Amino acid sequence: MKGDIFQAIADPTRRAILVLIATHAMTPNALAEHFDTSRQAVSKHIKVLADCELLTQHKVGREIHYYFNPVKMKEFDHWLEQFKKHWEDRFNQLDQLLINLNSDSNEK
Amino acid sequence: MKGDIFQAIADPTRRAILVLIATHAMTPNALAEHFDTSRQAVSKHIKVLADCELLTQHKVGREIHYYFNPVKMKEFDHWLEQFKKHWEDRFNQLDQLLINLNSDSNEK
DNA sequence: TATATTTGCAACCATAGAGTTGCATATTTA
DNA sequence: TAAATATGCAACTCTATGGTTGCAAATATA
Repeated sequence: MKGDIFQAIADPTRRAILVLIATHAMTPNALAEHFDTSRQAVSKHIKVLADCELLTQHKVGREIHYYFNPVKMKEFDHWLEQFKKHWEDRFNQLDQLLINLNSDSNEK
Repeated sequence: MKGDIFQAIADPTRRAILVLIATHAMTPNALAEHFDTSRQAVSKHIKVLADCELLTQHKVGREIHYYFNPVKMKEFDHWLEQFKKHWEDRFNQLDQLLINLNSDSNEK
């Protein structure tokens, strides 16, 4: 499942990395200081995020600056859209009402 | 990481289950017919989804109907919001422009 | 009541993945 | 040029997880 954005987001450390980098671009070393794991572990997380294009890189001398790539994150939003009608429109309240009525008359 | 909604969504089979159940409530048996894995495997996926409250259950005789719970899915949308400004507002275009200018003058 | 159906739980196995350490490469600095 | 710094890659370990099979419990049906 290499390159799968859902898999990439699943890890809490990677989510924290995304939040940090979205705030402003950073190098792996600077990033690693925010966590209590090794630099290599953080680098592996960065690689996962870069593989699915959630990060873009930009080399400056011996440093590599990683940037947040919003384009890929939009895929998430797109996937979520198919569920949004379930909590946004008025039919949802009706559905929930019917479910609750059923539950009340048929408790486990 | 039991009960972690991000972890739950990470598996492609579980995402498919969510889409099916969001369309209409189903029993584990009916659900398992849509996949080429065993019923027990599907049941374990259901358990993961139910543990983090993405599904609610409703017993009817010996059958259990599983329903999609939109409330929990909203947590996702909430998490995404912190990134939305990166692709929604006009500053994003400016950021990208600056990144691209840097990249052009400093290729790897 | 005896049998079939639906489901959950437990034990087991194989693989993926997150962490570590060690090392090689590229670049900056003394 | 030699040393220090920033980074990536490879090998290894340990645990989490997705899959399987077998079985028990609850409910429906003959």
